[in-house]
Amino acid sequence: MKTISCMNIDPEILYKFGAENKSYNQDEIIYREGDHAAFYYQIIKGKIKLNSYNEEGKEFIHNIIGEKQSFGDSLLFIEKFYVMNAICLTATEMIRLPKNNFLELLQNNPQISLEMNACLSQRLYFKAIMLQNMSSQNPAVRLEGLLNYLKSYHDGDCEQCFPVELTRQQIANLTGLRVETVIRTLKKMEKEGKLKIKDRKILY
DNA sequence: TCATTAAATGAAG
DNA sequence: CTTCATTTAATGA
Repeated sequence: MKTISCMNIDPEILYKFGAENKSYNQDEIIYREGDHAAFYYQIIKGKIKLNSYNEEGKEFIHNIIGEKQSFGDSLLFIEKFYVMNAICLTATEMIRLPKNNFLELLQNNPQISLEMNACLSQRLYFKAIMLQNMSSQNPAVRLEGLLNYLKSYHDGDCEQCFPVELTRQQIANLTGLRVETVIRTLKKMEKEGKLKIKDRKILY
């Protein structure tokens, strides 16, 4: 199964339309909840997370985005404000293209525009899948839902050799579970043969 | 080696 | 399932 790289535009084209490189330090905030959406971002190197905090101050991670992927783009087509924060998990290098330039790029490149549609469509699809799984009371279902999502996003497929590059705490924040529950459930799933754990790394 | 951070466990609610 | 306390492992200065 080939997954759509979502969204990865040739940097040359981005530069042609006025994109610039921008680097961030670890933990640096790229944008905050409530900010006006003004840029298309594409990661060259590093990882970022999209999160928000609930009323009790507990973090919920909506997504973690890595190299050759874009973010902040789903709101570029409408006049809205971000509903989550974008924060660097590692030092990150990325390309940033102003909203209007991005729209212009799409107008001039129908094929990229189409890919953008496919990209947004795919995100919608997985959001739906995740929503179903995450609404389950069973922690194993939530974990499996997340793992399937991560695995499908990452290309390359072999049984139980997809390494999950997340800490258990991050997994907990992505599923709305507690770390201890994540740890215990993962071990249970390992016993059931649903995944493997090698040197604390999760292989799914 | 010391300090920090992640992972794992046990007990109780 | 969560919370709290404690222990063990891993990482880095």
